Amino acid sequence: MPELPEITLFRNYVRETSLKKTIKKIDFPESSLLQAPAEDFKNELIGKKFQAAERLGKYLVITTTGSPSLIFHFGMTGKLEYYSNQDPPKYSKMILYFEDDYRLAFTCRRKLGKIYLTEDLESFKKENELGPDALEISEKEFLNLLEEKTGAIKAVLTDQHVISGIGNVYSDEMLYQCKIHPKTKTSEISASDKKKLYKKMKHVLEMAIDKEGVRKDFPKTWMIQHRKDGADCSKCDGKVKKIKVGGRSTYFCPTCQKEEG
DNA sequence: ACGGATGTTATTAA
DNA sequence: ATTAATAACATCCG
Repeated sequence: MPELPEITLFRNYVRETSLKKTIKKIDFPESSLLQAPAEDFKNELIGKKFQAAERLGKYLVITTTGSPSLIFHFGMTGKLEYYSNQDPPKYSKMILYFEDDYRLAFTCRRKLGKIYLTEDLESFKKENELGPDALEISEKEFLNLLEEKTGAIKAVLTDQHVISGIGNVYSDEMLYQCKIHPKTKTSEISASDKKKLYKKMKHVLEMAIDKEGVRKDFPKTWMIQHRKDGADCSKCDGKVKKIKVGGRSTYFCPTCQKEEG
């Protein structure tokens, strides 16, 4: 479940379970996700401890007591599972064994995730051309970034090179709450609507984190509760419509979200 | 049984 | 040089 809020929850999960324990062994049941040789991961991580966990857009960065950091990208189906004395969870790609017999498994059913080892976070950001993090960015910076863009606002919001952290589901949510049509050209959005979008971006992401990603606990008025073609709009008599924007399934209310901003 | 799924990226095309 | 649409990756679920 991997957009910014979900990655934040994985970050918290690692903080609660896996810091400050010596790593004694690592298994790779499947190595196609590895962005460095398996031996490098072993050489660099075994005998060390995780020191901190941080989120960077949709990436989870786990720093160690030594130099390199372990970085996970979750793709569509990545998860972390902390467990002990059981069979590894299904689809495990990397299993870290700690000294106390607890283990942390990275699972990824569709294998769209990636596992990195990096010495230098700044160069990692550059190599991946990551835009500023959606929760870190200032309003001014946000407005400046949108200023340069011309394409559909949804495609801009979900472009990790512009802003990092926002994905398909939450971008729909922000646009719905702002009554902006997802195909609206970014350059045609009024200054006041851009400011509103900034506020809703933060609001949606923070609320999702606050509710620990449990969608049924999100407000009933949110689009996320109505992501189905033909579902009732929570704000008017209209029906939710499904279209494609930037190749992704997009849900919106044609009555609330008119083409012009 | 076929279409779709929370993501990214390489390739084409405009 | 940009930008936008499409395919591909791999696999399960409804």
